[in-house]
Amino acid sequence: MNIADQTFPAVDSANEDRAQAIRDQLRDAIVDRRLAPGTKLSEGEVGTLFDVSRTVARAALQMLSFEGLVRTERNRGAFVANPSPEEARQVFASRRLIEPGIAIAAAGRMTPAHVVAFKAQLDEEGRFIAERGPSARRSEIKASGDFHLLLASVAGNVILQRFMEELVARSSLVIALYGRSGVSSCGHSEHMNILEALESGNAERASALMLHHIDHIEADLDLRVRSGPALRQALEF
Amino acid sequence: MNIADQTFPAVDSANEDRAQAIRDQLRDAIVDRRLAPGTKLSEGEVGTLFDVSRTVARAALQMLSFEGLVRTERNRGAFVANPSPEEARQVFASRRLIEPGIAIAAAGRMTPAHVVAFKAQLDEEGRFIAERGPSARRSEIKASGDFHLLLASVAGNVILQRFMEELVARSSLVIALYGRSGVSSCGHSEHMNILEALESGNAERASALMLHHIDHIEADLDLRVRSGPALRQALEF
DNA sequence: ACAGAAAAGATTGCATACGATTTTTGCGAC
DNA sequence: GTCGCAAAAATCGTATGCAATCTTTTCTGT
Repeated sequence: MNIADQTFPAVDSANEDRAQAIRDQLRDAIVDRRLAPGTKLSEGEVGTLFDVSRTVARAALQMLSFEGLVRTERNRGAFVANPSPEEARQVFASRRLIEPGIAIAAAGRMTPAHVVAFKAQLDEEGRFIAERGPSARRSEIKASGDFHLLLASVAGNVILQRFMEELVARSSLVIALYGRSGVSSCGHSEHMNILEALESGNAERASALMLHHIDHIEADLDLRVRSGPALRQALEF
Repeated sequence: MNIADQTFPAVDSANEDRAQAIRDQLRDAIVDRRLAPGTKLSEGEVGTLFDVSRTVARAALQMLSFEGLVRTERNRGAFVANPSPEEARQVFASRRLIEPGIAIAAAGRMTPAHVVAFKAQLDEEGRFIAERGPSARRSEIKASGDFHLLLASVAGNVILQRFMEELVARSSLVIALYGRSGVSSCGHSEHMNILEALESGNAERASALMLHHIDHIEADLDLRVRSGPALRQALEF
């Protein structure tokens, strides 16, 4: 069975749905924090921005709302999601449940080609950490998430892969809201350790390392309700 | 096809989103097999059937396509999903990964009220099994899935709950396509055993029973490619 | 009679229009 | 100055129209 056949969907995205393209761009913008949580995404604005009608802009926003990255309120519009501490906990609880299993599955399917892909991924991750500036920081955030997505793609379960896409994206939002430090610098070495375990086929070790990794990421969050959630809700804009 | 005509008395959906209501009805119809896999769901037809414009019918179909219950092809339309054996395996692999963990989480959160709800659920399940006729069989299928959804709701993680909704719905499709027997009769006693374990707070046992339960369901499937997948694909409609 | 081409019909993709709802603005009273 | 309320503007929900694409039927030549 082929492994790399799914790495990059060779489907001509030009012919693909335009709404999907807009969704992807918006998602990237949300994930690497060019769009702050709570930002309003009006259909008209999105439409003119991407030069499409409201119909297709609306479709893109609907997709994002399914992924939990956008919250829509009837007759009020769409906003970049503003996950509560409780939601944040649930995101990480879900990851703790799923990702160790994904690591195990991936360990059993690693090929040299995968190792090469991971190495490139980690190289890029390290490069962005070394760089300075907000742009590098954004790329670093994205690269850190991409490690987990790469792992999910290696695991070879499309359904779980999609779940992970959602969880990673939401994690990015959560970290943006409740993150204390850069988190990623320590995450990088953990990623490397996980890859080592995967490379040596040590599924159990990869799984355990992944669990700890997730714990570490969550431990870096400050999930105490800050000055009451009502205030935050009230001030949201 | 008559989906909408078996009217549930309108409910309060006036204030709710109409697209969502249509999605729910279509989903029910797919899950309990009033709509066979591969059936075409044209926007116009759905629209007239539910007495809405194509715009909102389209939105409902888009939602179902996100859940994996409907597959849309550009310029061709929407069809009730026709999961391949590989997809079927992935659905169950995902459930094996997630549901034991959900059982553990639920075991730690069971309240007397939950037990009552479960008992009622299992009663209903048993009642439909005893009855005869296609209508009872459909209700039985739905009730069987509802047990797992109830468990997910007790676990208290909204994200995982939504994942489970998708997985249960897709399982129903898979069973419709590849199921050998009724599966549910044996499933019922396993559900009861799981509830027992949950009631006694034995999380590990509940988790193990759940894993076996999923294995049993999958074991009842015949996932051999029948007369080649190409043929099935070619003839599908 | 059959294969292939052309036309007719059906269906989707997308834009736009209009009523409904929400938000903002303007203005007068306190 | 600020509070309340009504009008105006903005935004959303939905229906409908048109062009593009796909499917089916009809027609024609061999």
